[in-house]
Formats: sequence, structure tokens, C-alpha cells
Amino acid sequence: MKPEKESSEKNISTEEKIKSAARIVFHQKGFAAARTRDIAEEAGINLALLNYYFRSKEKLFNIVMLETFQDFFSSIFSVFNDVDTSLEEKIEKFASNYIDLLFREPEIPLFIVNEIRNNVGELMDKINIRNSVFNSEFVKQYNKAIKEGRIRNLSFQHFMMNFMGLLIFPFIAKPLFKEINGLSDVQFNKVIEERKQLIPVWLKSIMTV
Amino acid sequence: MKPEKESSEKNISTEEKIKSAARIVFHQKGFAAARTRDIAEEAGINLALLNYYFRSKEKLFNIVMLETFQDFFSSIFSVFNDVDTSLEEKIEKFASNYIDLLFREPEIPLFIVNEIRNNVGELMDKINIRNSVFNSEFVKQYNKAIKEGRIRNLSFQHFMMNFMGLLIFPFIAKPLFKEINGLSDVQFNKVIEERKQLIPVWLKSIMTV
DNA sequence: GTCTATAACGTGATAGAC
DNA sequence: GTCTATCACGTTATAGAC
Repeated sequence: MKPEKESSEKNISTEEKIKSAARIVFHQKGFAAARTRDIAEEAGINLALLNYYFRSKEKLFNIVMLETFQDFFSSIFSVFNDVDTSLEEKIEKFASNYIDLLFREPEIPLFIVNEIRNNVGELMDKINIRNSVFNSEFVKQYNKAIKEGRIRNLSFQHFMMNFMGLLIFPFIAKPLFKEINGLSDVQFNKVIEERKQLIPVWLKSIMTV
Repeated sequence: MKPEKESSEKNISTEEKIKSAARIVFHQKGFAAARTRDIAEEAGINLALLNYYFRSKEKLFNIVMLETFQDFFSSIFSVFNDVDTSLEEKIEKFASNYIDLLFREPEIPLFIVNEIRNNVGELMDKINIRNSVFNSEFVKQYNKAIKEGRIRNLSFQHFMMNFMGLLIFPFIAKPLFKEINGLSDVQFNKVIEERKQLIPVWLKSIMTV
């Protein structure tokens, strides 16, 4: 009775409708606060169909979560593994690309961070992010630059915390920053836009102090 | 029937027991995923007592949230408004104090950021953080330093995003950093401990580039 | 004030008609 | 495949005895 190998247009379309509705609702509310009824409504379908296609809320969530992670991290590694760019160019390109990505999907960082905490391990194994990072062209170039004395001998751990903190945290704490500085959405985005250029400059100054 | 002005030892003690149990559970799981049964069990009391003292899960949550915010932000402003320290000293002291605070209560940043998003406004008004920041001694010193040309003309918005991002983000993304770098809890804490000294140095180099 | 028992409700999931 | 109606269960909240 499960629609496993079906390929009629209508079938695929409905399944995708549910999945993309689930992305929206889960990203916004997290697993616990999201209701299957919200997802069904967002998708414009009946609640029963959700269970027909995905069997349970949890199974649907796991699919959404895994896809979100893969999307999010694959966009990182495409820049990190480009063999034709220097370390400095990678940093600039990454900052710019990543901020664009966060403009498009600003809820993802908080979603990822929350659900990692509730999952720990089970998920991490599936995407094996550790190896992807350490075998990347970026890390090789980073270590080479240190060996050649071109940048300060700062552990990659600190570098990553700095880079991600500077890029991602403003999105995570967006409502707080907006309130403190009295910014509209447009003004906030303008401040973030400036950071595309600023963050690489700041990182460079940190690395060469 | 409500225990409004009661002051017998036993009464206060039970109310406090529930509230501090609620802090623990809410901080860990957020509002939606926390169950009143968890809180009652954590407090070592009967579930009915929770409703007797606080009327509802939501009312209890609002109290916990407000107190958490006040604790968290008041610890900021005590450093920011010390008139006897320089800008540089405030940055050093704040970094050190704040990291110690986060060691003690590492779930708070994620809790705050999540619940601000689900609340927006209603909560912000109550603590009026905007005025507290802009009237602080810290901001005055920051602007004075710019006017005197001692530091770069970088808007306070960016400075705050940088400072908070460098300090707080590692705690928010702790499981991710631990996994990527293959760190134990002890090793992770050691890395963070190093940042107490490093972050002020980095900020200074950013501000004088 | 504190407990047990239970009501009232919301939510995930399924049966069965079409 | 899609819908309506309903079940089954977990959770919040309350009534009432002590």
C-alpha cells in the first residue's frame, strides 16, 4: 500500500508538497512545537495524507532534517574544496556565499543547532562532517600558511569558531540585535550586507596580529 | 485560595523548589518540549502542586523566562557601567566574566534566542534592553574613543555582533564544534578558556586595523 | 498544603468510504 | 490517492479527600 515506486505526476507532486511544507514548519518551530495539522494546512492537503506518505511525524522530520543538513553543509564544502582559489579568496567567497544563503533561509542555523542538541550523535554519524572538514582543501591551505609563517599559529578550532560566530550569530540573535539597535528588517539586512566585506578583513587582521 | 502573601518556611520552599526545577527543564527543552510532569518530578513534588502555585504551565514559564532574562542581562550591565575602568579593561573583564557565566549555565543562550523568537516584543518591552545599552558607560567610552581617533570608526552594531558572536556562538554550537574537532567536554572547555584572553586581543586588532 | 483520581483537551495516527 | 470520521494516547488542569 506504500507509494514506493510510483511515478505519476500527481503522486510525486503531493509528496513534495508535504515535504516542503514540513521544511517550513519544522524550521520555524522545531520538532516538538510543530503540529502535523500545521504541516497539512501549509501543504494544502488532508492530515491523513501526511501519514499515508510518511507514516509518522517523526519519520517525516528525520527526512527533512537530513536533507536540511546535507543542503547546508554541501554548500560549505563546494567552496572549501575548490583547488583553484587561495586561502584568502576562499574566505571572501565563503563569507559572501554563506550570508546569501542565510538571507534566503534565515531559520536554518537555529533549527540545526537546536536539533543537533536533541539528537547528538545519531545524526552526526550520517553526514560525517568531521572528515569532510579535515580533508578539505581549505584546511590544507590553512595549515600550510601557518607552516610558512604567512599567518599566526592559531588553532583551526579557534579560527572556525571565529568565522562561524561572526557569520552566523547575527542571524541567530536577529530579534535581539534589531531591538537593541532599533533596526527595521531592511536596516538589519543592510548591516549584514556590510559584513560580507568586513568579516574577511577582520579575520585577516586576527590571523596576522 | 491562592498563596499570595504567605511566608511560612515550607510554603516558600516548595514554591522555590518548583521554580528552580522549572528553570532547569525549560532551559534544557524549551517550552513546547518540556512537560509539567518533568518539572514536578525534578522538583520532587506532586504534579497538582505545580498548578496550585502557578496556575498553569504558561504562567510558570513566563516567570522563569523573565527572571532568566533579567539575571542574564543584569550581569552584563554591571560591567558595562563601571565608571572606574577603561574601555579596554571593560572588554577584558566582560569576556572573562561572561565566559564564566556561560560555563555555569551553558543552555541559557540557546534558551533566550529561541524564546525571543517565539515571543518577539512582548518580552523585550519588559526589560527595555535598548536604553540600558545606549545609556551605558561602555557605549559612551566607545564613541569617545572613535571621536578621538583611538579606534577605527566601526559602528557599534558591528562591534556588538562581533563581541557576542565570538563569545556566545561556541556555546550555542558546542555539539557541532565538539564533533568536528573530535573534542571531549574537558578539551572543549580548555579551548573556550583560551578565548578569555584571545577575544579581547582579537577585538583590539579589529578595532585598530 | 499536599495528595489521588479524573476530567478536559489536544494531537498523532488509522479505518473505511469514495 | 484523497477524504471524513474517529480512535488512542499523552498532557494539562482541576475536584475533592485528607
